[in-house]
Amino acid sequence: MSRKSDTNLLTERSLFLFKSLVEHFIQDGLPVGSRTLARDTRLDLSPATIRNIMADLEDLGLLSSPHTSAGRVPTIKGYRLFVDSLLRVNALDEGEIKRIAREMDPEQDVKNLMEKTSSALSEITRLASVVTLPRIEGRSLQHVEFMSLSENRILVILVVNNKEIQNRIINTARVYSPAELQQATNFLNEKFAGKSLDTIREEIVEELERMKNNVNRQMQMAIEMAQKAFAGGEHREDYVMAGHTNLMDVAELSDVEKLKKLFDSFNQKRDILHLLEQSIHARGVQIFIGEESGYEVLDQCSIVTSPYEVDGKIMGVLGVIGPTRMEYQRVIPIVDITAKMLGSALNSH
Amino acid sequence: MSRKSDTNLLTERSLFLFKSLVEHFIQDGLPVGSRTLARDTRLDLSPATIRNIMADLEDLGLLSSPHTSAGRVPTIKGYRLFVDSLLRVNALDEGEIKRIAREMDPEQDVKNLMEKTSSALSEITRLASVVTLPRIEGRSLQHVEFMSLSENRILVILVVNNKEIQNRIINTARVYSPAELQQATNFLNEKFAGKSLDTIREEIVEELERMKNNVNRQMQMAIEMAQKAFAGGEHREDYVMAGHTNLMDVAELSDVEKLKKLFDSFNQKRDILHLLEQSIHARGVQIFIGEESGYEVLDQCSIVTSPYEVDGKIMGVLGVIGPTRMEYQRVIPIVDITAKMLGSALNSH
DNA sequence: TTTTTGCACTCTCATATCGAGAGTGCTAAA
DNA sequence: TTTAGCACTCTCGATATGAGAGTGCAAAAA
Repeated sequence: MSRKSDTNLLTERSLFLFKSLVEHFIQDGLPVGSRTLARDTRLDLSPATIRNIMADLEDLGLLSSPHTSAGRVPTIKGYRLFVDSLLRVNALDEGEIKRIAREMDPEQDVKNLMEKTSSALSEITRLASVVTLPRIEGRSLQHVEFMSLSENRILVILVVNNKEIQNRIINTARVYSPAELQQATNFLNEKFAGKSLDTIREEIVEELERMKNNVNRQMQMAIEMAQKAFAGGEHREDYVMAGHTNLMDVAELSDVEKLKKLFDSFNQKRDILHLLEQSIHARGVQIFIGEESGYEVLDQCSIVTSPYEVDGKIMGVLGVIGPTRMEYQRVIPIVDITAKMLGSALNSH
Repeated sequence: MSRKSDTNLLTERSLFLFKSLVEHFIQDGLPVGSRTLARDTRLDLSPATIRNIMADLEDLGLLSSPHTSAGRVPTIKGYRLFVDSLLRVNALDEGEIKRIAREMDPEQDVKNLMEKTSSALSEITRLASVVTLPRIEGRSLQHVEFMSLSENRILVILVVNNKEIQNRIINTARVYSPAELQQATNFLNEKFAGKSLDTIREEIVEELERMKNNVNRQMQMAIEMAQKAFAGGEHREDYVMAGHTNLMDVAELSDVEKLKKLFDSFNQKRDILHLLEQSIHARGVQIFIGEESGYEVLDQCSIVTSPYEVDGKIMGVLGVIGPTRMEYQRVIPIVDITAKMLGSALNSH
């Protein structure tokens, strides 16, 4: 190692070789040997030389061999180097962009938009995809409406940011007349329309306080209803997924046990959600490779995420989940553009 | 065969033996041999005798052996006989009923109710479950409301049967004032509330016809909007599923290829939907065993379904999907009761 | 006539053996 | 510094082998 290493290990040549090896491995998933590399590389070197270089790369922790007499595969650290410094991202296929754009009809309702986006993303990448629903916090109320369903059940309709419609049903202690509901509707719209839900909740608390001395029955009633209508619950953090089954094709996960664990964690959502949260504050594409994610089930997987934003505010995250040996150069730009397009689809109107 | 068969094949004893064999096989999935059966049966017979009987049952097409020297397994025909005539259904576990009841809070919105039901069903049976959304046809409109979202986009809120809320967004050629919307809302509620959606659509067509000569602008406008609001689209037939991953534990499906095909067909929904439709007109629990379903992917699977109804009208179907060797005696009553409970949950209010 | 015993036969499954092939690391030569 | 040569290691597929389970059939027993 010593002297030799210092002059040799990080040469352009060895990096080039490393890159070729990773690309090879990504393509067909088989450990790559010196012969293969010697043959398919414009460098005119004998397998023996390449073996030397590969040994050096292994010392650096970038490669490892599954067993003595197999070729080499990239380690997590190797992938990291690859995606951070070596990767040249593909130009995007026009057709694919069009394809995504087509699904993103901004006329549809938000949940639907997310589902369409997710399934487009998974079909194009041929991997599993995930899209978190946009955070409702910080979004502004456009309109609220009460509608009587039966004796003491009232339907509340919240229109948020022009696009998203939420229905909630609240139970009331007494029966309200249509006129009363109408009054409450008018009052609350006048008072709260245009404000963010956060603000509204705060103001409701203040009003409740002030109310103690107030005698206006109408207002009192309206605020009480508002309290129920806007109460906690909220769109709890959630996401939609698509294309699970794409993962069943990848050889690394061909073990049913492993797959089941993975799918189960998708259903439970907790771990995945936590992971996505980490990337919500990063700007641009972020990549978790294998164990880096910190979740055992994702051992053999990489996750490529990007937050999507509206008016410069991050509203959520989307991404794809696939084997560590996914085609990063293809997937990364797709995730990137999809996030941007989703942001602007949410933005229009 | 001849004479011997006639007197021997369908004796009580052979049926008892057959039943024991099926139960054994359902329990541990291994072909059942004569020794095992001789040991575990109160009949005091030697393995040889049992072999004779099994040979007869095989001639009848009720059993088959995977290979010369394995025990016997039930054929499709065998399962059919078993579930139709031999099965003694388990008494229901109180806890399980309570469990289902707990999930079925009739306060929640319909989609939610279906999802809860489905996941309860899959967790209790430890199989995959499916619940179709209730058909909207034949249900009656309680209330309709228009709300302006932006220049020429209007949110339509339909409350159907007190429980289900539908949001739709329609695009209009020109801008409508809030007053106009209010008028339309009032007009349509007066005219249509309480009628079934089918009827409403019919009446809209009639009105459009009559309209040609009519000069009342208000009405004309309202009807035009109604046309868009109630147009086709509809809740297209759809279902929710839960517990896919339970199927990954069953040995018969341990092949990833097969599983993928199965899951894909769940996602495409077409085949499954078609299958469920067949059972929507049956009353009570229905069972499709293996190939009987007519779909190749369901080769190794059985489906136990039951329609659920409100006021004697069938609204949808629910069921579970599992291996042919599922515990029918446990699953059947669960599916049955769940369907009934779902019906009454939909009914309340 | 029905049941059982005895036995030869078949098939699977787990295990061991073997050789080919791929790939390595090291040493010595170019 | 690179290459050639070579011994070595490990996997993988093919083949053999034997134990175990279970069968079917014929003849004896009930």
